[in-house]
Amino acid sequence: MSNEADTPRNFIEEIIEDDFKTNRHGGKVVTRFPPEPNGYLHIGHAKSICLNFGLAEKYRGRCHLRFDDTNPVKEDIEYIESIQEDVRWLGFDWGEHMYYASDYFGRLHDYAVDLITKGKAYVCSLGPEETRKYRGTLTEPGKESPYRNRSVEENLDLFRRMAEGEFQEGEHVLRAKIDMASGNINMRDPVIYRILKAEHHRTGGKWKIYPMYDFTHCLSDAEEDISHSICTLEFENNRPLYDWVLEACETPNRPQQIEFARLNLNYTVMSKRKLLQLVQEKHVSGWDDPRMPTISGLRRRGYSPEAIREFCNRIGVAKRDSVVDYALLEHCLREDLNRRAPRAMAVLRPLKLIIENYPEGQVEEFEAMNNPEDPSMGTRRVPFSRELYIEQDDFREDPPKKYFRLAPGQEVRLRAAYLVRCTDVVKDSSGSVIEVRCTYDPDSRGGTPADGRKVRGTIHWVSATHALGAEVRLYDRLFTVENPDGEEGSDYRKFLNPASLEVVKNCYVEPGLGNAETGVTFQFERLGYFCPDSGDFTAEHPVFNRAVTLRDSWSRIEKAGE
RNA sequence: UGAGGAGUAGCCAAGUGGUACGGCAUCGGGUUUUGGUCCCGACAUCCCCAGGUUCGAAUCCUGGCUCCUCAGCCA
Repeated sequence: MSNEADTPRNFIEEIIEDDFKTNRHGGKVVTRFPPEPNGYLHIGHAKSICLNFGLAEKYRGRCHLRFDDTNPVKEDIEYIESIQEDVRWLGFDWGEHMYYASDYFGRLHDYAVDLITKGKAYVCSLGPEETRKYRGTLTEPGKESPYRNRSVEENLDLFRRMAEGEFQEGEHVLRAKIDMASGNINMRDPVIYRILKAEHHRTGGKWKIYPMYDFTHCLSDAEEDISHSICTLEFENNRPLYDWVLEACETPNRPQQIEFARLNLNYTVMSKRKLLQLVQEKHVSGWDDPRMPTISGLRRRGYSPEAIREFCNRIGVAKRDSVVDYALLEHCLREDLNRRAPRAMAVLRPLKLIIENYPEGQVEEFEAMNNPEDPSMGTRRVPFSRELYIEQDDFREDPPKKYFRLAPGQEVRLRAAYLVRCTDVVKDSSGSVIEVRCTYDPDSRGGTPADGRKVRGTIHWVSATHALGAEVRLYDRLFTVENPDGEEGSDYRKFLNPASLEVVKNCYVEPGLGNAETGVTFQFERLGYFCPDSGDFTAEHPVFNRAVTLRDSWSRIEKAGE
């Protein structure tokens, strides 16, 4: 348990604590997580969720969940549901504080009318093309719209008729009257309302005009009495507009926008557009495909909320653009699961092993630890018999140096069972080994030889007659390069990893795994962490997904030896 | 060529004028009935560069350089 006083504060916490000193927001912290319901949440959102809810928790404030639903043509109820599920699954609770920007459409409309009345907004009748031309460029100032100086009465009348649906989309917009010569393009009379004759998933056909983000977000924050409105770096340029709107509308409180660097992870893509494209073009099975960096994908993959939260804590919060190594995410998963995952034995690529001196038909049960890291998790009984399956990788007819597993004449421990020595092999017509013959040491019950001799290798196994057949899906990174959308002019889909999914059908798992529950991730000893697939697992046809492998130093040694 | 940001190890990230925390990755070694875990050790004479101030600079000043964001009636 680390002491809060000695852990370094990130820059946002410093701002908050400074605000406490000056009583800037009445000593309160109210944050919000404001997704647009136009896609599934991903690990980048998890960073924001952990930040916002975490701050509220740390400073005893509250955090709202708010759907930023101002663009009905892109949004959908499906996303609203998945977002709530994902936030909850991550372990956060917004209590009573769930809101929709669309709840404020009425208030927003009033504010717009107020701005018009004050001469701070006007109806502009330039088309989209014209508007763009008048806006100027990054280096040249814009030109004022010919409609900029319409009278308050005319603006009021036009805006009312826009709202009543009298005009077509694109005919008019409402613009804030700021400064067409500003170096910040956002300040060049930004559009704050546009005509959209779309059915809204919450307000139905009531509105023919919808407010834009820059007008909506700050005012929604003010409505909810948000103190610190935390968003990502690309909104830095929007902050002057955020402040301008609040000032112009004379809201009673002034939330402050703070920007931080969004999460980037190597070997994946994070933009909603690209994730949607992967789904629509069937490069993956859906938003919750275990290879997706979505929360639902990670969940189906076998990730725990704890691991994701720990990851978010470790990556830090700063303003520097950064790309976090995928290995850190995997590390956080292994760390959590090592502590908590029940162990089990599973053989992915079976090789039959027959114990010649073990009585035919005899069955013993061995006590195996459910988790050596946590004895309180108890033990389970695993059946053992004369015919077993072991991993093909755990036998070499011609073993390299320092190979501690099975080979002709070599002895290994069968985990939690007996010591066996290989006496012979059986090959098929093509010369591959299809069966390994062994003898066992009856005085090594449980794996400890009576004479105390040392045996370096321990391998996992299942009893051939008792094991359950299973399908196992081995997942690897979705892309073959660190930065799939890095190269200019080249399509990220070119770097899709063709080996990101390997389905292994003829696996055997210990019998107890037949009634595994979804949501629990197991450690298959010596292999990795696996969870029952939430979509396809049944007791009759068990399907497991590999979340992550165990660290494997042997593969390194072997590689180095080549 | 405008405006706004950012540069500390392979990747994150502390550091706020007193001599570079921590994590991941990597590389050694030990323990081990998982080649897992765990434990021990190594890993920036240097903080984008160049000047300057100072007894002392990653921190202050000046001048450069590089990278990111913005020209949706998206968010």
